[in-house]
Order: sequence, then C-alpha cells, then structure tokens
Amino acid sequence: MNGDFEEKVLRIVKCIPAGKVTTYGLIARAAGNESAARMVGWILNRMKFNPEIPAHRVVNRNGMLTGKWHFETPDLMASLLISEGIPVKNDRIDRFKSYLWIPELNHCE
DNA sequence: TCTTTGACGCTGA
DNA sequence: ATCAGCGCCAAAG
Repeated sequence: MNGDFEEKVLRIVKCIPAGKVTTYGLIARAAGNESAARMVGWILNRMKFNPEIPAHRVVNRNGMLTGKWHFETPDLMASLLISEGIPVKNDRIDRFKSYLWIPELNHCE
C-alpha cells in the first residue's frame, strides 16, 4: 500500500498522448488520492531526469505551466508543448479545455 | 522535533 | 474576477 500511489502516477503520466495535457489534480484522482495533487508534482520533480516521463504534459488546473522552472531551461516546457501542437501563451495553454486529457487508470495499461 | 516550503485545488468573501 | 485561507503530506534545515 505504499509507493502504490507513485507507481500509478508514473504509469498515468507515461500514457498521456502527445498533443494532449492533463493536470496534477486529475492524475492524483485517477491514482486514488484526490487530495494529493501536490504529491504528484513532488514525484515528477524527482523523475525529471527520467526521459520516460513526459512531465511537460502536466499542468495545473488552469492550464498554467507552473512547473516550467523545474526544467533545464524555463522555456523548455513551453517549447515541447508547442512542438506537439499545443498553443502556449504567457505560460498558459490557450483553449486549455480542448487539449485536456482526462486520465483513467483502467485506460492505460 | 518543529517549522517552512512547495510542479495543487477548493471554498468563501 | 480576485484574493486570502485551509487541507494535503513529503522533504529539507
């Protein structure tokens, strides 16, 4: 029962489709702990050297790129998203809702 | 140990 | 629309 949450979080993040994004809160919910959105960010922070984890596709509930300062350069996160076809304006995803991908645990095996 | 600090999110004023 | 306050819980000092 321990590390289970982290494992689920990583599995979910890994299957976020290119060209889509999701949020810390939705991941936390799909992983079984709705109130652990902060922990999701903390886990990703530790995984930032793992290329398997597309952490740039995770934003906060407003579509803001709050995690950009944790990448190698502050512009990297926006660059990656833009290269996947997601419009970013002032550290925020434009028409955020239309790019939102809602994770479901049973969806990504 | 206790305190502060967050890649967050909800509620209420 | 904006803003403070709170719950969450792991890590660092």
